[in-house]
Amino acid sequence: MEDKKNYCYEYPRPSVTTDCAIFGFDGIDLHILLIERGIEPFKGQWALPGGFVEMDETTEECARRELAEETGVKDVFLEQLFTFSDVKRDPRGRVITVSYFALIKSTDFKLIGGDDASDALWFPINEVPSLAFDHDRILRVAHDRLKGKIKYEPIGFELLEEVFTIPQLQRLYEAILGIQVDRRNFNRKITSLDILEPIEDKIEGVGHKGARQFRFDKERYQALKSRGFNFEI
Amino acid sequence: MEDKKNYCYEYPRPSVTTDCAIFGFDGIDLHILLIERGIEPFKGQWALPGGFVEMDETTEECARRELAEETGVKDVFLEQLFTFSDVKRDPRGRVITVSYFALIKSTDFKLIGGDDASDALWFPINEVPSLAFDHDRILRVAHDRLKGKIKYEPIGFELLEEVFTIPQLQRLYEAILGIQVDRRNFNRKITSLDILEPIEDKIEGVGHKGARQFRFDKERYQALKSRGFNFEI
DNA sequence: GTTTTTATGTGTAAAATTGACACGTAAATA
DNA sequence: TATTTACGTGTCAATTTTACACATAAAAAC
Repeated sequence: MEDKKNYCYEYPRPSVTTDCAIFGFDGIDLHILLIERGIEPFKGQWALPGGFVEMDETTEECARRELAEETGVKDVFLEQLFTFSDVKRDPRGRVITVSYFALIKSTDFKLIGGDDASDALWFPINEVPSLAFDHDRILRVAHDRLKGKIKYEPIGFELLEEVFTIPQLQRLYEAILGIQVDRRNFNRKITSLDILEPIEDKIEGVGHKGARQFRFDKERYQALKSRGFNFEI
Repeated sequence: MEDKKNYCYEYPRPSVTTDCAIFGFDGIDLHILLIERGIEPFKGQWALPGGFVEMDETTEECARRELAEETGVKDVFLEQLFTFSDVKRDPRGRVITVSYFALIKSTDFKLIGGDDASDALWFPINEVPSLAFDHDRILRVAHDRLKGKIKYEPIGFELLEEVFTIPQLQRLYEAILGIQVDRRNFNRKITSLDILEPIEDKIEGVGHKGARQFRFDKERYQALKSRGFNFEI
């Protein structure tokens, strides 16, 4: 870069936006948060939430800002996904988008979307309509990344509540990966990671033996991670 | 995005560049290609090659163009790395960079850098000087990605010649990962992937038994990959 | 109050994979 | 012809994974 002769503020340049694939989990299905577009282009179609990057913020700050504006939620798991730069991806002009994917805790899941005031709505990942711009593609990349990532990094907790059970966690894995896993082997694997802190209470009133409850031990995870520990599942 | 009221061509916006971490292998050490800056800022310091994204090209096309301009090489392995957007990463103004990492075949390695006409030079990965801008950070991310990626995707071939031996491949893995691996176990693992096509000829004139030669069977790899085959090493 | 239903937690044996080696082989040189 | 060097194949113990059986607890049915 940088050696360009005609570098100046008048140099024609692309706009930069961020778009965010926001995942949520209702205990059964993996969901994605979509926004119904109120203006052209793609008016009336669903799209990933996003917006223009301001001059005084990083793309991550932009994504967090848009996410907070759209959902009211802060402190979520957020990770950069991919930068899409097709010349014609936006009919209005040259727009490069830095995409992110976010994981929303189950506690917040219920608070977002649904009310008539908001144009945001959760969609089960297998029932997503055709999206505006190239957002179909972005969502596919995001889902693939989530599927890949959950196999070697313990990020599933970010989609559950603070306290959860191992069967709940297993259902989440199955929803994300779209496959069935053996209950007993899953149990052994997940506990062998040694990052689950047991809670005294049990689940009650469910018509059968209640599952034990756990909390994700973030500090222990960080400690093990820095020692090069492997979290494959 | 898109719902911004003040969207127009006069809207103040960041510049977008691409920077490229170009890896090469001389048979012994992993190298990175650096450019000596001829102008301010950071004049005289070394930097990753890169340049501004034009209005009619994607960031990947931009990276390939810069790469061809800088090295003369086309058709290289190129993959998007990460987008860096710190507000102050470039002292001249707001510049967002989409970084890539490239793998150069050993055949081309020898042709690049070195001659006095070029300001490009190969540096062993362990002897890299302090770089301009935030390129130290970009390079670290690129190297980490390469280390991670080579463990579950057969991309090492992209750094060797068309025809290579398993011991050569092993030395590459050791150079990238910075560790020693057992010759016999490596042999077993790499051949079990079933993506090496044996060549009749052997290496000669080396003062000992010559190693068998192979070619990377790209079609077989694609076929196995689409069947969900795993290429962990 | 005993039995049934349902989902949870623990255990175990066979199969597959990995890690740490020994040995035999081929090409050039002494 | 013997020696040196590095390559290729084989083996066995240890570990991990896979596929299950069984015991347990809580609520509901009888």
